[in-house]
Amino acid sequence: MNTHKIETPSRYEQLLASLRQSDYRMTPQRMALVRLIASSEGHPSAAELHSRIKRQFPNMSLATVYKTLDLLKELGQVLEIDLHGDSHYDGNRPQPHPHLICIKCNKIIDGEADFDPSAIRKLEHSSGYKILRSQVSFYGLCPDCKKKRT
Amino acid sequence: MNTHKIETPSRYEQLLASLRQSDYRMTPQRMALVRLIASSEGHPSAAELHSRIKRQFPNMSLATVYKTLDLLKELGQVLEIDLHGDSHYDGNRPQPHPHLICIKCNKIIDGEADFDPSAIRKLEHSSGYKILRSQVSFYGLCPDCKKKRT
DNA sequence: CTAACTGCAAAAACTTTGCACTTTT
DNA sequence: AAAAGTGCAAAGTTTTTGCAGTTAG
Repeated sequence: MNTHKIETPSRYEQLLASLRQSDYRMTPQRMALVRLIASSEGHPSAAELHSRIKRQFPNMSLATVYKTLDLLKELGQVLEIDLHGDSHYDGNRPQPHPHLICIKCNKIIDGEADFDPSAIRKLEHSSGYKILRSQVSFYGLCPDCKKKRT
Repeated sequence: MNTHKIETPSRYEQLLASLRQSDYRMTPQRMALVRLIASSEGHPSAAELHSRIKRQFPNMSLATVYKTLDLLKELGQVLEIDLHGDSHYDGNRPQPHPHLICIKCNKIIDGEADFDPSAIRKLEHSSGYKILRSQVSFYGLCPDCKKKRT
């Protein structure tokens, strides 16, 4: 499904470059968090990122995680999946794309197709809005929960 | 602001019918809330609905609003627009459709086009999920804030 | 009559904020 | 040295939950 050999480091570099370009400072905590985000497979929450990063920085606070996440959201590098105030983050595919969320077990997966950019431009046109970010979420039952529940 | 003569009985009736069909009870509070939802133009929050409904039922609690809203969401009659745990509701167009949300002034408007149902079926197929609800949100600047802010 | 619903109040959970201290640039 | 970032703790919000009393069917 993925090309493994040459790709992974590039995402980390992309994120760093994006931060640098906006003159944000590169602290060790920030770099570690960016590395973690770039290498995370699923859709971790701030708390999950925080607990993983504490292996390296035992004193790093949740607030700092949120602050860096905010920057990356602002820069369009991280998508936020907002579940009733329990947010999860996708730092690997900044292009708008759908997420599928299980309402039973909360599993989140990426939808296959990217969202059509021309549809977004069309929406901008008809509404007059300048669209900066998107969240496309579908809620339902994942294959496992579908089986178990009927 | 409202059409008074012929009203909008149809949406109200639809919502009532949906509740009845699932054997939920028709309390005066519930009926009033349903009427309010059916006649609301924008995308009110639970708190907004609550404060409006208190004109008729001064003792009605927010909890009750949430409970009825939950039923209607479950029945697929009301779409929830989740903004960092500050939810707004759309009870007039239960078909999946996009919302445009201003990150400056929080204005929410409906996107023109409904979401393509075949795209949803395709997603169900490729993911194995059973999709029950959706939230398609685009964040950005509304025309007014775009002007003011550049 | 009984199961469902209501209102109240407390609990929960995530995120944000203020501030003093530290670090990057 | 100045501006930005960090960590801690407290505050802020919305939503949920438990329960006793009330009501629809």
